[in-house]
Amino acid sequence: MIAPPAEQLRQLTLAFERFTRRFKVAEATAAIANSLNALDVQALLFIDDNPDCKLGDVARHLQVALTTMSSSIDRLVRRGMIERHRPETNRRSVALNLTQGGKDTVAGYMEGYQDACNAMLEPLDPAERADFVRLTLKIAQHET
Amino acid sequence: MIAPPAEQLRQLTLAFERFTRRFKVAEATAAIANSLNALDVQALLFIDDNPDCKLGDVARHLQVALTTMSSSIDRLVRRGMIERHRPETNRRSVALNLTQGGKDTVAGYMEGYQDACNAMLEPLDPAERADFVRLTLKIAQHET
DNA sequence: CTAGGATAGTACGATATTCGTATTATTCAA
DNA sequence: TTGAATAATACGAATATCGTACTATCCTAG
Repeated sequence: MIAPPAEQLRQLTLAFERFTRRFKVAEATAAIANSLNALDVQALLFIDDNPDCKLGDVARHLQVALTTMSSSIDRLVRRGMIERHRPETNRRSVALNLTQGGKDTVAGYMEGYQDACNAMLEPLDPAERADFVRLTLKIAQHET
Repeated sequence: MIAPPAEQLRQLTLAFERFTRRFKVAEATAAIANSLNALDVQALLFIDDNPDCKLGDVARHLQVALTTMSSSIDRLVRRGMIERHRPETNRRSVALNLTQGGKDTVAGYMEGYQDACNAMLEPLDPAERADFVRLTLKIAQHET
């Protein structure tokens, strides 16, 4: 791969730093509304993306101690947002899935994200929007 | 403004949800390396972006209680990353600025962001990269 | 086929963080 | 010039995070 020009990269970095900061604030607001903390929300979104994942997977992905994740999952179970169950294939682990309530909550977050994305598209004309979405998808689908 | 097609918006939302999750994880990793917590890092980035801002500005932007921000700023001052000073124009408030150490820390984060951005550009060819950066800047510069 | 080690998660207590209330200092305005 | 409004801090209660110790399950070498 040919490295992109340094200036291009610098500008992109600044822009994305702002984007993520905005998304994060939007997320924090929504978290407060649902009286969930930031970690719990991230866990919820990861489980939505990875059904039947194990507790350790979430902990590793979110870079927190296993015990911290265990507490987080406790809270989410207590709030009726996710379900634990022991898979027969490996009864040491717990598989995690969203309940309907959890799905509804995720949908609420996604709506917030959607509003933010909509605002992003605003300054672009229709052709530019199509381009931007196409390139974004190309990046997103290129799994790391 | 004409609303973008629903499907376009949905796809963009999913892609950006993943982006921000990745950035957040990268940030958490860097935060742990500097033994700072998530809030402190966000505060640092905001102050970098808004020199001489007031403590209340940061609290409002990051949607946390004023006392929480006060604690966060305490920690950052103790770690020698920012400086408080009372502006003569309004001696109730405190103006916040990064020290050299704080600037270095921010630069470290930006480097992490830059790596993540670089990885994003990887699946695109040079023409697409130029397009993507151009459109991203157009969005970022359209201040909300 | 079973004993020892490895893996997956939980219980519990220590430390740190967040937040609400009360307080101090400063500014504004009637 | 006094009272209300603004800006931040002090302090204590509630909560979150994390490390250590523990339980349960799985794997594998003898």
